[in-house]
Order: sequence, then structure tokens, then C-alpha cells
Amino acid sequence: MEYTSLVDTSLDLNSNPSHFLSLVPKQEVKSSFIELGLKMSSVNDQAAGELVEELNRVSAENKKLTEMLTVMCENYNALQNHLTDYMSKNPAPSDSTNNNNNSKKRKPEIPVNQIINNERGVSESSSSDEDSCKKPRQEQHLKAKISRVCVRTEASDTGLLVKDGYQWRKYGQKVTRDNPSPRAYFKCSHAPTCPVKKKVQRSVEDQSILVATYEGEHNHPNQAKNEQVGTGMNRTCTVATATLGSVPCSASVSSSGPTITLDLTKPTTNVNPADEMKVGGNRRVDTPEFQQFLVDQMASSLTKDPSFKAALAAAISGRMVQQNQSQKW
DNA sequence: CGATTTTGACCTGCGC
DNA sequence: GCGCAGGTCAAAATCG
Repeated sequence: MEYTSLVDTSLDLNSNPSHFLSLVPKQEVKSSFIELGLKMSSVNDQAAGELVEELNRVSAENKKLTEMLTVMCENYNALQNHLTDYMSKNPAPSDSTNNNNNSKKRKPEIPVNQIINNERGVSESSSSDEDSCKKPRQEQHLKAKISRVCVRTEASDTGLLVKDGYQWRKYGQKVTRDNPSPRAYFKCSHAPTCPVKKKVQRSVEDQSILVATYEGEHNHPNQAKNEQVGTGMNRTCTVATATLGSVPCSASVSSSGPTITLDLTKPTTNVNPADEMKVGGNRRVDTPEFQQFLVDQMASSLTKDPSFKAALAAAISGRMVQQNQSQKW
């Protein structure tokens, strides 16, 4: 499947306003821009200059973001093609990518690409219809949106609580074979019908990192929107919240996949978002990977939002009309 | 007293 | 079919 087809780029982050110009005769718009510029110059040259400069800057930024998004999509397609080729040439000999010492494993972990697809709301289940008849539970499991969030906590913190704004009820705890730390099982307790589940376990490699695995989508709004990260479909928005807001944490992206790490041990209150992005140390928010990830997530979430598109189109077309009117005046 | 957590028992899927 | 391991249930304990 082509990754680019999953990303609705119809918003056209490139500043080329051709989509909207089509609503108005091109020549008219062009002349209105020129005349508007002349008028502005007669009224307030400096302000107009600043506006044009700002417009150019934003346009360049949008263009850059679009290019980055395109490159990412191409890279993703290339990687997926490589993976497909590799899988077809080397059929996985009994889950060789997983721990070999785990001779008995249940369902293999959902591959990274499937996680991505699930997050984009594309149902790409690898199980056949026949399988789904035989294994309704597993089918249901595969259909559920699965996302993983890593949260860095103080080493002294032995709890398994990951605050994400939702209310959870713990219904079980288990010590798993591959990890000495117990795994806690949570259900969303805010709404009785909410199917979302969460598993929280400390990372084997770094005990200070809590790995929270979310399954399913919340069918109710997040009560505490300003609290750290959410799950499932609203994850894309909450990533930005965790990074740019006043939430006392920092975020990073794992190189192994779309896993978000929140560093709760490093308060970032009262930090300018621009400065926050420059912060060094062990934070990885300034890495190209993270920025690309943010671009990807923000672009996809924005372009997926029809109301945002409608509002933007209305704003731009409204501006065009205003310019036309000012030309006629 | 209701909500939440703990914890042992039970269920289920998978590999041998 | 058996055993293992992950996941879930539910009664008891705890908390606010």
C-alpha cells in the first residue's frame, strides 16, 4: 500500500493558493494583489512590508514542511518496499526477529508499519476472513488501534502510573517472562462502555522508563485535556501538547518506531516553546527525527480535519473577496 | 460507603 | 493433549 495515499495532502501545505484562486479569476486576483500592494504602500508602507515579509516567511516555511512531508512519505514507501521484498525472500522462520530465547511466544508484537497504519485509521489486517471467523477475539484485537508511549520517571518512582488525562481502573497485574518488572493492566473507567485498555510495564533496558501500551479508542472526550499525552486517535494532537505546552515533561521519538517518550523527570514549566526546542542534554526534541515526526503528525492531523480545512478555505476565500472589494473601492 | 487496588484463580491461545 | 505464558475475573483488602 502506498503510504502517500494514506496522507491526505489535499490541504496543500505549499503556499501555492491555486486551489483557492480557482474560485476567483486569476488575472483579477493577480491585479488585486498588485493594487492592494499599491494601496497599502500609500497608507502604510512599513506595515505592508512587514506583512509581505511575514507572508513570504510563512510561505517558505509551509513549502519546507511540505517538502519534508513528501520526503518522509517517499522514505516510508521505500522502506516498506524493502521490508516487503525482504519478507518475500526470507519468510520469517518462527518469529526470528523476536527474542530467540522466548521459545514460547503468543501473538507476535504488531509490526511498526501496522501500528502506523492503524494510527492512520487504515484497517490493514493481515489475518484472512477465515482467520477472523476462527479467532474473533484476535481479530478484534488486531482491529483495535494500538499505540505505545514511553514515559521516563524518576528512578525512585516504583509506581506504574502513567498520567494521560484519562481515568483508569487497574484490573490486573502480572509478572511476565521477558521482564522482571510486573505488568499492570488498566481499563478506562471514565465511561463504562469505553473499550480502551492500557498495559504499563517498566522497560527491560531502562527501569526508569514506563512503557504504556494503549489498545482501542476512547469513545468519550478526555476530561483533562491539559494533562500529558492521550491515546489512540488523539495522540497526534497530544504529542504537540506534550512538547509545546506547559506540561512538565519533555518528549522524544524512539528510533525503533513511532514510540513517544515523555521525560517526566525534567520540568519545563514557563519555558518558551522556541527555547524548549533548542534545549540540549539528554532531551531529543531537537533531533530531525522528532521534528519530522511532529511535522508528519501535525500535517496529517490538520489535513484530516475537515472543519479545519473548511475554516481555512473560508478564511482564505474571504480574504480574496475582501481584496477584490478593496480593489473596487 | 463507594471506588480503587491487590492478588490468586481461571481462561485462552500457542508451540511442542 | 499437555504445558506454558499472557490476559482477565472477581473476591478481599484498602483508601478517601
